[in-house]
Amino acid sequence: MGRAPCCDKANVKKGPWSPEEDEKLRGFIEKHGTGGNWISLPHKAGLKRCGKSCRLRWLNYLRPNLKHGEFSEDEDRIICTLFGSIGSRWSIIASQLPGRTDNDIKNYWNTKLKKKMVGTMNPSALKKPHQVTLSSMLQNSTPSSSSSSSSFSLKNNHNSNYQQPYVPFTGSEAISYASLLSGNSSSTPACSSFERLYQVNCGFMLGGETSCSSSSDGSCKKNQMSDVKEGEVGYVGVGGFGDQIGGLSYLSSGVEDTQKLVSSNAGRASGWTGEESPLDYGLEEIKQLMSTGSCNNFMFDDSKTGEMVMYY
DNA sequence: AACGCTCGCAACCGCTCCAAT
DNA sequence: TATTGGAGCGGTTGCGAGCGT
Repeated sequence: MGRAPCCDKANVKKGPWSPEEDEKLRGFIEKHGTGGNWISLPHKAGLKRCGKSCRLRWLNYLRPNLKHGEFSEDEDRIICTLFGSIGSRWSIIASQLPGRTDNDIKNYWNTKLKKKMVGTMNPSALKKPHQVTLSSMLQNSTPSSSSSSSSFSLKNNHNSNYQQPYVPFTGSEAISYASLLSGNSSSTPACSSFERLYQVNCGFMLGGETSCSSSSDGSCKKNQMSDVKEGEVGYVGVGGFGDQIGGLSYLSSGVEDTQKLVSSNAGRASGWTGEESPLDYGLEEIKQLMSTGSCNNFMFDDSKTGEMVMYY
């Protein structure tokens, strides 16, 4: 049995809001506030609307201090960076952009920014840079001495000065890190900042459609990067920029709160030493991720059928 | 002018989360 | 502890405007 509807669907108006309705809603909220109860608000305000609809209209359109119109370059950058680090958490992203709503940002991303980023890609960045088969990856993996469980480390094969193979990041850490890269990296003079961000988050872009639907059946249909949940720590792998493509992202259990970290913006990137930074990750977990195909940041080579191929 | 196509935005839907009971 | 229901979120859809043919 499903849950009861939040309102009487038959007796609520749907579709675009009229100026009169807007005025009623604005007037009521300015006078009385929302009262913390959106469900009863439309009735009190004399509106034939669903409470959820009222809430949405208020938050996305009527609320004071909302910004409308073009997004600035800075806003673009923030959106891209946050999207890369925490995925499609539009409300969190919106919280970092005063005056912007999650819906605005979501629409902007889906309609413009995503294309803009694709457009700024250096074609060479789309080439398959460095392929590693799953088996070779596992061969190259080494047992982690710091972990008692069956974890292993992924080694960075790049002979790059930018030796940051697979660095455990939480959301804000990736932000700081990506900002660092996009702002300061001198290793990729031919790359735009968008492109570098792209590379940091390679999986979500190069892998194809980013707006795959979420699923409640436990399967991860979204890109893995987007699936770093609160209370989890995502791992952002960054390949050498000389080789154009960033790396992998993983999930692991953890204790840090993404949202908290997003607001704190206190990255750990600076604390990374530049030495090999192994990714300690349960072998079984990785295998499982791979076998279920739930980690879309492992990109597949169309030309190979049996063996999973990973780019980094 | 009429038609079809694309794009952008507003709004809806269905789900999860979480507090109250 | 289980249940209920509101708040909030993210994905999707519908529609109008703009543009090209």
